[in-house]
Amino acid sequence: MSGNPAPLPLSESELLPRSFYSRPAVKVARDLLGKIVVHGETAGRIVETEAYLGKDDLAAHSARGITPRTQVIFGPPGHAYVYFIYGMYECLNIVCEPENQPGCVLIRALEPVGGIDVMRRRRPAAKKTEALANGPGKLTLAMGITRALNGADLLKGPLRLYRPAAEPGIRIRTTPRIGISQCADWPLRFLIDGNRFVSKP
DNA sequence: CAATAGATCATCT
DNA sequence: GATGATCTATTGC
Repeated sequence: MSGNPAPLPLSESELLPRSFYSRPAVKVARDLLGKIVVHGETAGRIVETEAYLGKDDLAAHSARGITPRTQVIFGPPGHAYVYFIYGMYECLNIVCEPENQPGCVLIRALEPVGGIDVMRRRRPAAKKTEALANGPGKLTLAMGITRALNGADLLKGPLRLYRPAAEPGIRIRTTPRIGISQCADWPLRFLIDGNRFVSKP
């Protein structure tokens, strides 16, 4: 019974409640900035997110309805959607919106705050701490997040999200999303302005 | 610095 | 059979 040691001063922190996730994806994406992701020995502060919406958002995996892959996006909020991309990488999303309504948030970059030595071992290509988790594929490698966590409940499972005890004031910048061709100009990417750990400034 | 090729496979047409 | 919510190494200015 020692599966998930909390590496942080998380004692004062709160686990994000289901109601946090049961809201529009755009709001959740903005509000996730500054929150803490914990998995195993590693922890990271979310510094960059992207919102993926319901049926009008053709860039979203859920745009063409429920498939084996996309069913968790239509499920209850507060679960992980982890998918495999480019034959090589995995990306972590947070399912939001009420059940049966599609919508999720892609976590694009983390500021490492715990288990940094473990992250370095998993990411030998990263020469600087800034590069450990400054991209959707990099952060899943650094934190050991795989498709095995697809559908995991963020309130009960091995992967959890916390509101830190003290949230410093941040300035949020909004830009178009990265790496998509459809709806490419929609302003649905959010990042902490001036943070060194975002994927692209 | 910027641009680009190559890796590599689940998913959906 | 083509595509993709990416990353790294390499090449070229």
